[in-house]
Amino acid sequence: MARAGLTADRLVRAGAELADEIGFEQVTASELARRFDVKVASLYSHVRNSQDLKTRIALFALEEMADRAADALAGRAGKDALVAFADVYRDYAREHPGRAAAARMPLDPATAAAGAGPRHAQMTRAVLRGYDLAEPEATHAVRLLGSVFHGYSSLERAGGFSHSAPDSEETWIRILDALDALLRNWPTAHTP
Amino acid sequence: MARAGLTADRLVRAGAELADEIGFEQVTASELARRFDVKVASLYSHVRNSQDLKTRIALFALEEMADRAADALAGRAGKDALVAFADVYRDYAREHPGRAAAARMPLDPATAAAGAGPRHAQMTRAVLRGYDLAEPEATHAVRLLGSVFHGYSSLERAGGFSHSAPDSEETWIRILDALDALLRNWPTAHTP
DNA sequence: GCATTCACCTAAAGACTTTAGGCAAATAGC
DNA sequence: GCTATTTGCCTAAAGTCTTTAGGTGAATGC
Repeated sequence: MARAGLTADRLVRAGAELADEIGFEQVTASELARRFDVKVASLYSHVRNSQDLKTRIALFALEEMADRAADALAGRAGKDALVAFADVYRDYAREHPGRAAAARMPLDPATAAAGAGPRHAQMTRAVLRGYDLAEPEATHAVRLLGSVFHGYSSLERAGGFSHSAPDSEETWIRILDALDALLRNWPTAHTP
Repeated sequence: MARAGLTADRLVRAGAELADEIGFEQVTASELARRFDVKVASLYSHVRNSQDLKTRIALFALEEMADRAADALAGRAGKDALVAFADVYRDYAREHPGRAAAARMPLDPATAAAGAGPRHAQMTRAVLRGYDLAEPEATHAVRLLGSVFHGYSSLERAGGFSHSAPDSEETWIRILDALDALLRNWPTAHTP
């Protein structure tokens, strides 16, 4: 019998594509084996188990997004950087819904820290360099941006904004305008 | 044999509790049947299938959150309303992680529209009454708030902010300060 | 050319889902 | 209060997915 040439990496990439096609939830070792025309048990030499496979797909997606974000950030600053950075997340989620869902999967802290998580945080901080925020406000802002990007993609995907005016594209532009304004004018202290 | 007294409603409530205990993903017809000391097949007279069960749990959670939000909003306006409203979502997610995860589950548009979805949007609009936003800016703001609440709970749950200073509580307070400031000072037009 | 390693296989057991059909408890009609 | 119907839960069975154990042939190393 000819060998199929399975590797963890090939499984993960195929799993990511499968996720985009049929949804991350539906990615299953069985389906993946079918794609490779291989018996399911064969996957278990390359991947610990089904959970492990999904985790790897999530890490792969996070890495891919971080690469794109790094690219987008190069040579930009201020609002230009903010918009380019934000668009990476939104575009990725629209282009690769399954991978984006994977990236939103809860990872245990150790795994997340070993993956591209810190890189994302670092790049968000880089975006904020264009604004004038000292710690701890910068961290708050990093978390706000993360929440917005994450939440917006998630709601957009769930169809929250579709079929109603104004269209999602316009909202996205205006939200970035608003975030830019907010970052330029970050409230100094807590107002009770 | 004594009857267990199953109803769709009791199944959904038990499913919601189960979700909080073991995670929404892990909620399964089999496990639920075990809790009721009943055979799995018996559930299928009350619930179409496993997907239907999960959808109902999601709708239940959304309803519960909407009820709490309505309560929190009564008699409040301005930032007071914003904070109370936002806290409902965050507190609910911390108190009921499984249900909150259920509420984040993608629903098909028709199902979402028939559930508490519109109520949430309506209440968010009510919060914005305390600020001075005309359409379509109000809609953009509704979507921004939804994204932030949704995204923050999700990241907080995933452990994104834990184990690092400043603590999540402080960030939450400052994010609400920032959103309040932003809504009071919403940028009028797109700045290219 | 032989031994080892590695890639994929078969086999099997356990869990979850879903459908079909049956019996007994609850309810309704008289 | 008895019968008839409905309803609630059951058994049975087939299908899918996961995971482990152990086997066989293909690739690699000496």
